[in-house]
Amino acid sequence: MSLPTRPLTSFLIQDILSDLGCKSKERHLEVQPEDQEKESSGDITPQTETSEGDSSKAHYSVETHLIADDHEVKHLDHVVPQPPACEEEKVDKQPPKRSRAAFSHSQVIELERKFSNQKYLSAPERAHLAKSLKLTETQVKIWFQNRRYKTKRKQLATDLEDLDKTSSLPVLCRDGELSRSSLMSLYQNYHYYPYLYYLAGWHPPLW
DNA sequence: GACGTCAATCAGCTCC
DNA sequence: GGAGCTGATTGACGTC
Repeated sequence: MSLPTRPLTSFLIQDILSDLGCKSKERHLEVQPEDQEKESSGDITPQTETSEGDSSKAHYSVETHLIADDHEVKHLDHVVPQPPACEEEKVDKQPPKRSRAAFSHSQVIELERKFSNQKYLSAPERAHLAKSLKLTETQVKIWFQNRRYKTKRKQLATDLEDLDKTSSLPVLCRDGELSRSSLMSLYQNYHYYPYLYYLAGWHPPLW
């Protein structure tokens, strides 16, 4: 697949954990065997893991470098040294720093392409896409979630602009209710397809 | 209870 | 330094 060329991007993702130390024993991330395998093979290690049998705040104590070009994403992971026990108290006082993965251009392109086809993914589709993009299912899920919300906000903003331009038109009916045509317009602009309906082959009767 | 959604918000990063 | 973008988090709610 030929993708638009883009300057090589390199970014650093660090999970700086404040609760390294004694308190971390209870839940701090151990790199799973399969993850170790991924690391050793240069595969992608998720910065956060939320869905695969884990709570929503798991962090990996690895430092991840992502070097993305048009066709592939390379990860250079290495284990961040754990702080000495004497520093645990200092670290423990600070709030945990949030990590933010930067998806590669090719990953975003593929996500956008998928999103343009369907706004909601079934679990198998999500798993397949995540695997093909070397992301976690949670990352794919969150991306689609954010993408839908972003689309909706933009659409609403656009609708408001249009409303301003055509403010002379009678959008509201008597008693302040939206006209049928206005409701239809809003409805068609907001493609809310609950995935369960999608899975069941259900489609809105309006289109 | 697990898992999904939306909505709002936080926070890291880039660009100006 | 502020604005904008965007990945991650949180909370409420719905479904099974």
